[in-house]
Amino acid sequence: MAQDVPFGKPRAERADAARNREHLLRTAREMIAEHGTEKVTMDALAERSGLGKGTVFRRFGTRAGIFTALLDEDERRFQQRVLSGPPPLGPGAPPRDRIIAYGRARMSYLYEHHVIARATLHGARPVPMGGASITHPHLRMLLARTDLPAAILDALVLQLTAALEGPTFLYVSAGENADSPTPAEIEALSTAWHLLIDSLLPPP
Amino acid sequence: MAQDVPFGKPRAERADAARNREHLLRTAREMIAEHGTEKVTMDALAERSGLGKGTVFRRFGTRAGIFTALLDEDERRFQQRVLSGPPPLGPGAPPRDRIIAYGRARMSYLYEHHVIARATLHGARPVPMGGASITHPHLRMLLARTDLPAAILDALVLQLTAALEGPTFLYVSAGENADSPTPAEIEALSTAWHLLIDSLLPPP
DNA sequence: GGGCTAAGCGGACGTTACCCCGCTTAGCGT
DNA sequence: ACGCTAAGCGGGGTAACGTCCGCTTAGCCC
Repeated sequence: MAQDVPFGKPRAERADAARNREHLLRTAREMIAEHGTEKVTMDALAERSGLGKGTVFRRFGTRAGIFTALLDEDERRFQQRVLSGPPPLGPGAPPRDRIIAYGRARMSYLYEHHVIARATLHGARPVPMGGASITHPHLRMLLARTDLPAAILDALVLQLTAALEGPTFLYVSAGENADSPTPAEIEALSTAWHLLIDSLLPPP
Repeated sequence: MAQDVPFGKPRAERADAARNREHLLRTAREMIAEHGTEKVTMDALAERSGLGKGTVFRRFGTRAGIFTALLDEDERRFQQRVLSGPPPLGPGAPPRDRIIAYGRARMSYLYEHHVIARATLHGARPVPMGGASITHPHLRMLLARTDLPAAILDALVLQLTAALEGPTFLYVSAGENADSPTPAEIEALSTAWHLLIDSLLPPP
C-alpha cells in the first residue's frame, strides 16, 4: 500500500491555488475591517493581493462568492454545534425544543455576521434560500418528526425559514434606521419565534 | 374662483414628462413580453423608446424603479380590494379572518406578478421590506387588534411578513427548478399560512 | 402673445462586475 | 529526472448601472 492522497477522483486543489485562496480571503477581511464591504471591489481586491482579476473570479465566481466563502468558515462551526453539540440545540432534545433553540442560536449568529451576510446578497440572481445554510434542511428534518400534516410540510418549512432568516438576513431592520438591527430587536425576534413555535407545536 | 388644477402645491407633472413616462412603461412591458426582464436594460429601454438615458433615470431612479412602477399599477388595485372591498379581505370581518384571507389573496397576487416582482429586487441596496406593498402595515394593524403581547408585536409582524412574502417573492421555489412556483405550491403555501394563523390566533 | 424660470431632457462619462483567451506552471506518469 | 497536460493565472475587453451638466421647452404671469 502506497501513500494515498485524500481524494482520488477530483484532482485536488493545487497548492498555489490554495495559498492564493487563503491570501485573498485574508485580504478581503482586512479590507472589510478597514473600509467596510462596499469598498471590496474585485479590482481592488486583486490589486491589493498582488494577483490578477481573473484569478479572483476563478476562485469565487462572483463578488457575492467572496462573502459566501468568508461566511462559510463560521457557518461550518455553527453547523457543528447544531449537528453534534449538546442539546437542546444539538441532538437529544424533542423537536419542539430543538426548533426553539435553533431559532435563538441562528438569530444571534445572523446578527453577529449580518454585515457579511448582507453582502452575500449583492448580486441578484440565485437568491440564496439560506444559501449554504442549514436552516432549511434542519427545520425540515425536525418538523418531519412532529405530527404536522405531511401535505403542507414543505410549504410550512419554507415559511418558517423565511420568518427566521428574513428579518435579520434580508430586511435587516424594520425601523427607519435601515442599518443594523439592535440587540433589543434580536431579542424581540427570538421571543416572537418562541411564541410562534409554541403556538404551532403546543407543549404536551 | 378660476379653474383649479388637481394639485396646488407641487408644480404637478409636466405634460411631456407624463407622456414619456407612459411611453417608457409601455415599451418596458413590450420588452418584457418579448425577451423577459433580463433584457430590459436602461440603455436598451432608452434607445427603443427613442429617448435619452438620462430621461429614463430621472423618471425611475434605478433599474428596479422601472419594475416597481410597473407593479404599482396593479398594486394599487390590490390595495383597494384590501382597504375597501368586501369582507373578509376588506373591513368588517374579525382580524383573524382578515389575516387569513389576506394571506391567500397576497399569495396569488405575488404569484401572478412574480416575474416582475422578482425583478424589483435587482440591485441590492435598500432591500424592499415588501417594498411599497401594504403587507407589513396591514398585518401590523390587524395584529394590533388581537390580544397578542404588545412587546413583541413588531417582531412578530416582521416574521409573518417574511413568511408570507418570502417564499414567493424572494426564493420563488423550494424545488430544484429555481424558476416559477407552481399553482400547487401556491396552494400549499396558502394552506400552511392558514394553519400558522390558526395556531397563533385560535378560533373562539 | 411674450418672456421667465424651473423642470425636463440628452448623451458623454466613470465605475464596476464579469468574460475571454493565450501564457505559465504544478503535479503526475514513466 | 523530464516531459505532458490540465489547472491556474493575468489583464485587457465588454456591458450595464448610475452621474453630471449644459441645452431645451412647458407652463405660468403679465
